Amino acid sequence: MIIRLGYVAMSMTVQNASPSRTMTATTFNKLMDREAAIRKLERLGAENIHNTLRLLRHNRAHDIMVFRISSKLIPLIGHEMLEEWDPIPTLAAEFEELGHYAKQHGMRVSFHPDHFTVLSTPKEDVLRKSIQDLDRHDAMLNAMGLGKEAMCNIHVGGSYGDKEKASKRFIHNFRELRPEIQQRITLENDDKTFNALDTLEIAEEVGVPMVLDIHHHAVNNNGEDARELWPRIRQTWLRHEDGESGPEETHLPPKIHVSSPRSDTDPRSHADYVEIGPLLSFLRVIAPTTPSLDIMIEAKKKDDALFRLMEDFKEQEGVSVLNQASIQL
DNA sequence: ACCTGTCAAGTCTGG
DNA sequence: CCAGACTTGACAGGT
Repeated sequence: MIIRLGYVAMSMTVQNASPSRTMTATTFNKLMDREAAIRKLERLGAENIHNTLRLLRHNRAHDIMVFRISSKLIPLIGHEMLEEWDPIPTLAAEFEELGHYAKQHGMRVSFHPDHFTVLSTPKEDVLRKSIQDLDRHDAMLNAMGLGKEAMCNIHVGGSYGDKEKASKRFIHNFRELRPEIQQRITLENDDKTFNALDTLEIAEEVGVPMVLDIHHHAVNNNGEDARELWPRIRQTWLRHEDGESGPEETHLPPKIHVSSPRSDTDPRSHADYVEIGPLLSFLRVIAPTTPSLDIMIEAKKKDDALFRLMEDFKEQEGVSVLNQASIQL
C-alpha cells in the first residue's frame, strides 16, 4: 500500500504565511468608506490565496501531495451585510494561479466547509445558508480550474433529538443539491453525533465517498471496529461510471483523517502530534486490500506533526519510506 | 511586545 | 426559553 501524507490549511514551518487573515464585522462597519472597506477585504483575500500558494510551494519542496485549503480565504464572505458582494470573480487571477500550481504538480487539494454547513438541519434558513456556502466552495474550486477530484468534506450535522429523522433530512436535502455540488462532496464521521457506521450508511445511500476519521471513531462508536468497517468505507470510493460498466476506481485514493487525543481527561481535543501506534495497527490491517491511501493529518502542529510522523514511520518494521511525505507498507 | 476578550455562522446542554 | 459551552486562529483594544 502506498500512503501519502498531508496536512491542513497552515504551516508551522513557513513563517508569516497565514491563509486566513480576516477582518471582523465590527471593524468593517466602523470604516466610513464602504467601497474602501470592501477593497480591503479583497486585498486580504488575495493575500490569503497567495500565502496558500506559498504553502503549496513549500509542500512541493517536501513531497507533500495532499493538502486542505483553508475555508477562511476570503474574510466575511457570505455575511448577511455583504450579500451583493461577489469577490470570487475579482480574485479570479489569484485563484487561477493557485489551482494551476496544484494541477501542474498533481496535488490533491480539498476544502472542509466548517460546522455551520449543516444539511441535516430542519431550519430552512440554515439550510439555505449551508447551500450558499457549498456553492461558494464550488465556485472557488471552479475559479481554480479544478475538477471533481477537488472535493469538499462535510459532516452530516446535528441530530436535533432524533438522529433517524435528521439522517433522512440530510439525505433528502442532499438529493436536492445541484449535481455539480453533490459530486464535490465527501462525508466524514464526527466525534459526537453521527458515528462511522451512521455516516457510512448515509454515504452509501447518497453515493458519496466517506472520509473515515479514526480519532472521531475512537471517541464516538457503538463498539464497531474501524478495521471491520473499512471494506465498506473503501467501497464508497469506487464509482459506477454512468451505472453501466460496474464499479471502477475513482481518480482518488480513499482518504482518512488522523489525529491523537490531547489527554485522557480531554480525549476529543487534538494533540500537537500524532501517536503512531493506533494508526499503524489500523494501516497494517487494511494494507492488503487497499493499494493506495491518503492520510490527512489533523494535529495542532500541522506540517511539523507530519514530519515527525514520517520520522516515526522510518523506524517501523515493514515500512519503506518513498520520499519526505509518503511511505509503502 | 504581550495579554485578554471577542469574533459570522450552529447545535447542544444545563439552568 | 435563554445563556453559555463548544472550537479555532486571528483580530482588536488594552497595557
